[in-house]
Amino acid sequence: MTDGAHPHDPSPRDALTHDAQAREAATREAATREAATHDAATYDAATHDAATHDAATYDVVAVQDKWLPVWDEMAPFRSGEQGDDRPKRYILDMFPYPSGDLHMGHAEAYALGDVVARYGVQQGFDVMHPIGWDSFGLPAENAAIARGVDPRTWTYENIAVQRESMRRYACSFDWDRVLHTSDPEYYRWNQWLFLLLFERGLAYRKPSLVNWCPHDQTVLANEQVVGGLCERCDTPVTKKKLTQWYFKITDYADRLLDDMAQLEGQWPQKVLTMQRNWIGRSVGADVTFVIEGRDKPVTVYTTRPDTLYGATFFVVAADSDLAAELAAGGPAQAEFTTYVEKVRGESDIDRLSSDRDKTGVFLHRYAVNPVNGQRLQIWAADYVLADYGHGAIMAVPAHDQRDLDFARTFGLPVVTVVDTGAEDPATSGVATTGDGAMVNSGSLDGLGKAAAIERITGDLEDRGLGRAAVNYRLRDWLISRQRYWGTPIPIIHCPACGEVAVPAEQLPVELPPAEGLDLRPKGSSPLGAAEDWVNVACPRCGGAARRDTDTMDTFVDSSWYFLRFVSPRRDDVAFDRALVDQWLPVEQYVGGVTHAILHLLYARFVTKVLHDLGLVGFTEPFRRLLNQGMVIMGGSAMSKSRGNVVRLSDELAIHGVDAVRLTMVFAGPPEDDVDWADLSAHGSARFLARAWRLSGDVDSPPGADVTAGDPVLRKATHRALDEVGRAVETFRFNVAVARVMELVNAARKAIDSGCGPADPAVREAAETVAVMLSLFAPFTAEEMWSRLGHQPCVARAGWPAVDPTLLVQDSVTAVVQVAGKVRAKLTVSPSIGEDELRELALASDGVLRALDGRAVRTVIVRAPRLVNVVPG
RNA sequence: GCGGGAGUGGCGGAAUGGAAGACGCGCUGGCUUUAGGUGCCAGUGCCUUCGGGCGUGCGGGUUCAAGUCCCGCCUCCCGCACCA
Repeated sequence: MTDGAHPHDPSPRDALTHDAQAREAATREAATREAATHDAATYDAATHDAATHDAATYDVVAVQDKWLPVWDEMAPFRSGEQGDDRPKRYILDMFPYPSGDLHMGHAEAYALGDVVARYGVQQGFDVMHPIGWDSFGLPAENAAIARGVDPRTWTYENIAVQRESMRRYACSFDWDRVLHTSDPEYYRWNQWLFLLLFERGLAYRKPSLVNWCPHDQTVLANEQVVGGLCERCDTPVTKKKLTQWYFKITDYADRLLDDMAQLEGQWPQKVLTMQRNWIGRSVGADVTFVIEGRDKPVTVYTTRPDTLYGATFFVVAADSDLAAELAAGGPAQAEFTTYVEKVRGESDIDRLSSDRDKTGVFLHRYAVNPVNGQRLQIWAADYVLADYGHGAIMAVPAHDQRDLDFARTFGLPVVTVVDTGAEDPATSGVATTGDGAMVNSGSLDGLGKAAAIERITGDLEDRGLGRAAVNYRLRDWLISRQRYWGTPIPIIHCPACGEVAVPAEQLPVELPPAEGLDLRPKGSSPLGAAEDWVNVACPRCGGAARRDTDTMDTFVDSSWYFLRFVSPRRDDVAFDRALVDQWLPVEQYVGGVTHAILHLLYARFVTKVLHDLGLVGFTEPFRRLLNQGMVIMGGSAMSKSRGNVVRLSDELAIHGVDAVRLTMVFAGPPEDDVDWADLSAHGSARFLARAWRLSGDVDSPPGADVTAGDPVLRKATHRALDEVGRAVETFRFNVAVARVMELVNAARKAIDSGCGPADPAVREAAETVAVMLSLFAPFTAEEMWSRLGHQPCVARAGWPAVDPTLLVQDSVTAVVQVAGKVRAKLTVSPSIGEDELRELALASDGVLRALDGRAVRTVIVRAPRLVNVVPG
């Protein structure tokens, strides 16, 4: 396994050697023939074998095989070494799940991350670009169940395969920092983190409704519910009430929201918006209603306290405790029970269907409107959610569509209290939510919305009946899973002492061997059956107690892994504070938009908790975020059922690593989806061979003085350096590649029909191409560098300094327009004066012809680029 | 429904308010050479009476000048979706 041979991934070399001998003669013959002319080089990865590579033949496979061991030896991307005084920069790619070999999506993501990391190195930074594996979790466990093997075996075998693939893909990772979240050395600190939160009341247990698959008899994570169906068996998912562990992320809702100001412009707008919506802060008021026949009043939350006079009924969430209590013993008891059962059994699919009919049960109880004493019928309905606000609402049908739909279904009264000028909701069926003058609202009459809200909120507060309030859509983070392959929750349940933390010196609580355990999902954790493991003495009283048998959501593992990378081998602390201070926050985070909410929100939350405990000195973990798009094929996501899966290993075998990487980077803006069908890895390969050929054509010694070199080519070289640098810094990688291509074309032209191969400017251009290509096509770059007479690694060669004097043009083209249309082009000095340019323009043939005798009204001059002549 | 983003050649895509289509793919022709591929050169938005005209989803507007800015639509993609 360690050498990368894997049943899923036949090595490209193997595929090639079969017919190698048969091709050898033909290849050698062709090579001899081609060597006769300087430009007849070939590039054909699929039909080459290493034995016959020739000076004029770019043998991709041979080049890959040549440099990998050299790089292994040199470890050019090792970071944070003693005495390294380069400034530090932390570039992070989201770490993978070890599910099978790397696929096209990984190929894109890691190619992009590599551009950023390698550019940092060339710019002289000590770049930390670590990698690890998010190796706990359901994919491994399910695969292990399906194959009847230990999840450990499956996981670590896959890691070995992926690791070797990353090596061959020439990812610029610091291999000394590798971590796996399923190692006890890692998850020990997961448990430490859990206890940190537990001791501060930020980790707690509560009963709540969770996703439940009736077929598999298991709790499902939100991510496992796809379109309302269980992702594995396609059974409609329902809800079940279970006691689960939560992290109190809601305590941080405001800060998660407010701190986004730091990320504005640095993170994709889309992600910030998604997080904002997910947190969903809304501002309104709590209002207290007396319930007839109940001692304690009930509070509701509303964003429209101004419409209080329009409340005509009252609704409680059908599945809430309050509803059950209000129904108990009443005339609607039986009807209510039936209704709740129906609601509970309802699948998400039903709940998701839009414009479904409103349902509910009148409980024959009444609430009293605090402002006018009106008796309001209390209904139980499923359109009110138990876990938002207070699980009960005042219904204002005139000004809320949902309430109006409900009122019309059950014939409840509609009272308009805001005159918006629109048709009466009672007759139109359309609730009016806009602004307008208050009516039927006592002292509020005549006020506008904002004023009315302020007035009524103040009044309610004065009378002790309510107050301004804020609510969030964000719910606490459910972190427990009834599964085997995860971090055991370090809690011991003692009949006498309750929930007791496992003492720090007893960490890690290691996962018991899977052998003998039934891992199949059954609604409770498989760990419950590991009797020797479960039964322990209570750390507090010494009495018989049981371990918590749940494991943690893997999002806990990934919520802090970026901290572990600074000191992955430390066994006394989760992370070295001094090193964290040196390296973090992460300068650039690269990963898929799939994690726009969950992972990124959790990581932000945990960072803030650690900050509050004085363990880190910052509040946001990731300064900049780049979300790459997906790799699709023929217009849709790759899937086996569609039969459009492109195998990365196949593409690498056909085109070579560099060509695949370059294709990914050149395809378009990194955040856009790339359709592999629209792209040409073959074209990329052709370009790389063209670039490589330059290095063989150069006919001047290394270190030749370039100052006397061809100024035209030198200018092209320095312009490329300048523009590629800026394009990379702004993530316009596709443009950066285009600029490198332009330089290659310019150098080709200089060699063939310009200054010739002996001019040192050609060497300068070729060397610059090699350095720039080291970001995108490391093998080709290294090979060029070597052929140009340099020692490896080109990746550490350093970005050449741009000579600003070479960015200045000798002459520029001035565009001359008449009435905005281009009529002439003048070649002028870049320092031409406005008056001189105006003269030249007015005297040009194109202008005279276009004016055709007409008078000139105005002349706009923007020297040296543009003149616009406006006729009278 | 709410929120976000995007509409540019045959295709992927370029373009600080100042030459629309960089770079590449594909295609056409030529040269070299050949079994084929590779390589090199030229061309390639549409129309044209060869002067030029028209072109960045549609309709307006601002400006000497709009793919770019403003207003109103249309279409597509993504996210959230009974959150009171």
